[in-house]
Amino acid sequence: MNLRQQKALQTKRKISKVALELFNKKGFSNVTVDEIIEKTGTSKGAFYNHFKSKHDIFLEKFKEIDNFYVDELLPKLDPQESAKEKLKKFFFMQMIYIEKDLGWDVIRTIYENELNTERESFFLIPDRPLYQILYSLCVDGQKKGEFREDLTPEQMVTIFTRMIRGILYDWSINKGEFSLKGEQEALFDVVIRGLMK
Amino acid sequence: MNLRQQKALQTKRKISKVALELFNKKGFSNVTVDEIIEKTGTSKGAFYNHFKSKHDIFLEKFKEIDNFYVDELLPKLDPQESAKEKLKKFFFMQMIYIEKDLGWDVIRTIYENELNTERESFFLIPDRPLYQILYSLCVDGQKKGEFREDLTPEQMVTIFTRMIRGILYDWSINKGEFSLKGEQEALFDVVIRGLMK
DNA sequence: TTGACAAATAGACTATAGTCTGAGAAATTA
DNA sequence: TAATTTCTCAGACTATAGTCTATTTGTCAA
Repeated sequence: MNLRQQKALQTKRKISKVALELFNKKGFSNVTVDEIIEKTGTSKGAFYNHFKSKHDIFLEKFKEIDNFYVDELLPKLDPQESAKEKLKKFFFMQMIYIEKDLGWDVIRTIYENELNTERESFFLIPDRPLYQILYSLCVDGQKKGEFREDLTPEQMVTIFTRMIRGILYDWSINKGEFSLKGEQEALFDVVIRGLMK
Repeated sequence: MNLRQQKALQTKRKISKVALELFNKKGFSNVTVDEIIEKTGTSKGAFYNHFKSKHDIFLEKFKEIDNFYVDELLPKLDPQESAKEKLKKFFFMQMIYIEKDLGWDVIRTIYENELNTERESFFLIPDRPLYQILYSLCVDGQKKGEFREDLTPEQMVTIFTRMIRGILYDWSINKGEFSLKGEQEALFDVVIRGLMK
């Protein structure tokens, strides 16, 4: 990495850091891009060179969630356990992470942004690690004879995905006012019951 | 209703009609408020006197959905049938209505708007007819001994609500590219299975 | 070393949702 | 009917996300 790239990265990091702090303190919609560039001593040009939009800063943070799944969460699952148990734990830890580390304003912002027609959706990238993990767990469950066989693993993943979308959306409009991990568990129990043999 | 109220209502209707036509033709985000007021020969003042926001026009249309549930949909349910069957039909008809009469852009816009912190959410009004209908169907199902009894009807309604949120959100980001009624049916079958005894 | 090139940035400018103020007309009151 | 209040609307104005163009500065090849 040469000097120019280093400087650019430094600018990007500075913007990202300050912006996330501000979002955290005041909420996403109460922070303006002008404020961010003023606080970082940069400019519109710098800002939009590094980020596609104001939302985009959050998206970068949100994308880390997939690293979290792969690096932190997956290794904690015991291969010996039933698929049901693994899925349960997976979702449970996911919710704790979202509740603690991300927070409802991040989720709200991401979910809002994904509804914008203009840009392509992050949620629709088919090879997101999240989907791959869920897929392999569903296949595992079918192999072990736990899950119904009249549904394809793809269909099951879709069902789980929509379950998560539903609860996170609901959590967002409720401004994080209910326990995500508790409510998710209740919903999961119902869905998994519907998917077992 | 006096003359002034009549005129005002006329203005409101004109704005609403033209706006919805434009949204329908060009998509919500490709229509500007300036265009609407120009086409209707009105003004910003008139527009924002009648609607809280550009989104709000859609919300009015969307609120009709609850009338639809009560007036059109509910009477078609045979009280003799099982609660499961009634719920299934209810959701089925709901999806057809949404798919045909509202369309994904309306849903997308509503769902996006509901994520705005500023205004109070329509989804969170606890006595929406939709929730009341679902509630009574869940109570019915428990009375008839079809459904689990370790969950309260409220909890079941919440689960159904999140199921719907999940699939409609997903449908929106997919720009209406999958069959709502088909996919909803598949999801419902899983969820109801998890709720039955 | 120098000149061409490309990347990064500054900041003016644009587009557009939404606010604010005032004016005129209708309703209400005396 | 005259005075007063209130509702509806017009349109100028504001706030803010995002675009565009010019400038600077580092890079690289000859």
